[in-house]
Amino acid sequence: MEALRDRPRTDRHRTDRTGAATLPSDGRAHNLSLVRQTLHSAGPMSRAELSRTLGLTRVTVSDLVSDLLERGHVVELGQSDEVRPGKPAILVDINRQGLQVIGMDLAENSVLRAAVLDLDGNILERVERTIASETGRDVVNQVLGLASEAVARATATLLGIGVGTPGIVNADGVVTTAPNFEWKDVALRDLLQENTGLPTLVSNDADAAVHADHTFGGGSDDMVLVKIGRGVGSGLIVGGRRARGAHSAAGEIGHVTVGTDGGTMCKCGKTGCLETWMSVPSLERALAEAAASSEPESAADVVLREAGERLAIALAPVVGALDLAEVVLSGPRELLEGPLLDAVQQTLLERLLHQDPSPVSVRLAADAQDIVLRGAAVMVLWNQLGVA
Amino acid sequence: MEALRDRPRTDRHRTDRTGAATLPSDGRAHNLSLVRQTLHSAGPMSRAELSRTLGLTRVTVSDLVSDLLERGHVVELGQSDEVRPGKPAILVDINRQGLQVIGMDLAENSVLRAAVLDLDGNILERVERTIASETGRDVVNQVLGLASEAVARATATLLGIGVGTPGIVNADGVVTTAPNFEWKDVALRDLLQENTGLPTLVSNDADAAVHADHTFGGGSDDMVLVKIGRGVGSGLIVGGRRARGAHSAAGEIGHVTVGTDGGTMCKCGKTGCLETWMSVPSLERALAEAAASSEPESAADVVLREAGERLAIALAPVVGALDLAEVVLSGPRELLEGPLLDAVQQTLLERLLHQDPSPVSVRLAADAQDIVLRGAAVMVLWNQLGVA
DNA sequence: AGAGTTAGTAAACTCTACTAACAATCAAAG
DNA sequence: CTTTGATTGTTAGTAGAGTTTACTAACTCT
Repeated sequence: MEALRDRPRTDRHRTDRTGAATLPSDGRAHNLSLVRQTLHSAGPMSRAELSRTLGLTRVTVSDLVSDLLERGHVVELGQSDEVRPGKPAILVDINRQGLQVIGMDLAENSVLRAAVLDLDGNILERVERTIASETGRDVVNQVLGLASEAVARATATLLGIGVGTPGIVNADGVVTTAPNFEWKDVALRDLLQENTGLPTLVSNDADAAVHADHTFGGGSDDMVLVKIGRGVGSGLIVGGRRARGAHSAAGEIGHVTVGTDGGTMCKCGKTGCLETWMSVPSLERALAEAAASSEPESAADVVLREAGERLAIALAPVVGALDLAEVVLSGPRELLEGPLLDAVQQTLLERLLHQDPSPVSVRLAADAQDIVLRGAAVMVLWNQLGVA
Repeated sequence: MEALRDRPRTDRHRTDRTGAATLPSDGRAHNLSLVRQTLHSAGPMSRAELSRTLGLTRVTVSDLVSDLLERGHVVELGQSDEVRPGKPAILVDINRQGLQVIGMDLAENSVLRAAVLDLDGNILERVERTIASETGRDVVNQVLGLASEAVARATATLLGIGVGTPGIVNADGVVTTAPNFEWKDVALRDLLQENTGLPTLVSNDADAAVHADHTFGGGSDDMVLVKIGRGVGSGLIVGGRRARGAHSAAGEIGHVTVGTDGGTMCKCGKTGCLETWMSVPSLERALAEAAASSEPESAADVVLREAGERLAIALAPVVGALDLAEVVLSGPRELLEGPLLDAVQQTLLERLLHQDPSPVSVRLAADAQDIVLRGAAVMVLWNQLGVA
């Protein structure tokens, strides 16, 4: 009788639904996610404990768990060795050994990266492809090949593929524009899905990164992550959900004008864009100039502090308007740590209504190299398991 | 048998729930809301039409509608006079005649306002109280009295009370700080609820306003409304939901520093706050000075343009980061319309990555006088009927 | 008048979660 | 060492929600 439960729903005339009416099975799916989520974040526990945590009866939880056992999402770990009266509990946990995820990071300079990750976001295997000056369809082919390679490296059931890519990505996983690759309306999600047969999710790289930090890092439900690389991008979590934007372009802050006192010319045609102050190439150029000056050390310090100030000037209205609790920077640690980070923090406080304790904390992202890979994995976990 | 359905749920041991498990009845409640919502926005239709719109079967919709008929939320309007084959349809509509809402606006200068509104946001009755220099508990008592007066004016079943107040309001309807009234942690929602016996919702005035504009105005799911009055506040809709912020202080942009070139001293102690440029008192002061100059007309123009520019400088990073589709200004039309609005629009485009067509539209809110009253009503409709 | 179409309802079935009751298994008290 | 109490997990039966199937009612068109 349990076996009947997995059969696909009768899709009927239910194709042209506009409103999202709730069926009993939707509630069931939600409760299954809650079980997975609880186990994923709180670790192994008994059915009875799950029942108390979720507010569902033991009977219902038992049924949910047996369903998840069949699907391979959770496993029994044997009796708890806790000593107390009563029948000993059987611990169940999310199937940490038997499930894996592919994460991909297409936003690095001249290299496409992929990895096999476990459910806790640990990287188990890495695969890479260097790309020289390929663009367009050539890059797509490299991505598809790399994905297949990564899939072959998995040692357990794969839940799906997550991708963080430069450019603007719509809700259907279509990369509408990615100047670096000269992509225009590339249906990356569908291509990967057809190629690998696995559920796939595609987001902007900074959006993936903020998912990673939101899940494994601080975990505030109102935060921004600014990713500093070739350009400057960001991902925002507002009220616990990622902001997508009206045109799927939320987080695109690289070409917002900062301040009211000019600045250098940007390749986009405007002056004073955030990217002209903050991108890695811009910073390195400015630091090289500073190194040639009479007082190289203090000159470098000024460069970094000014960059931090500029970022804070752009962020202050965002932090204020959204009442964000955290500002996280992700990028080359040697550039961001120290004067730049300090300047961001200080300038941000100066420009916001002063309060004690400070309503916003500023820090670096842990593990910046792999943050996109892990964020991409989080996207899959969230989508497939409702976990994170 | 239908009568049994309304009995309260068996609350059981379900008090210490942490996770929000879904019960079948939650799904039912959601579907009931969908019916109300569809009727509210699309107008009268038959059960069969509802069925097609929602993707539920006619049988289920019939059951939902009969439930709503019993509760008085919808009414039958008689046969549709459409001519076509088949049994004539019986139109049902949300009970526009038999349901009303109280809206309150505490953010006006020296006057507390309340109104009885219908489900379409039309104002049916108004009540006001002028306040001189009352603060603290005195104002609370005035509010409670005013609410009772408004309740007495209602001519149909009241769904609840919505309030837009200055200050910061947390999710429990507690006004944590409201300097104008010298309020600190005033549990306004609970006080009103106890006093009137009606479900009550309290939000910041700008947040209420953005609800009104989101529902009755443009309706973009990614927008900001800036309310210019004694101070400057804002409300944001991100992905269709109102941004609350980590400390319930989202939208508080009055004291964000704007630009990098100083500005006048603000009462908060900083220089260059948005309020020093944009609030009604600041603008009127600057316009008075302009009037005394040699070329009064062009001087006034400069004042207004500069204010608009400053607002756009502060908004540009927010619009860019959130990819907002609409910026709406609400306040005295004679100040905002013309040069100020034009300057906001122009400066915003200059400071964002140029695109065609422009991704963001800038406009004035319709009906600025009553926008908080209507927004407060929307909050109740949303909360009680799931409508808007 | 007959055929075809559409609206609304009734009965029976499925799925979900609930209550009630029970067997298994342990610790602690007597 | 037995009894008592506590706790876990399962079985059996029930109520709610939505579905399928089948029906009646009421209209247009030929």
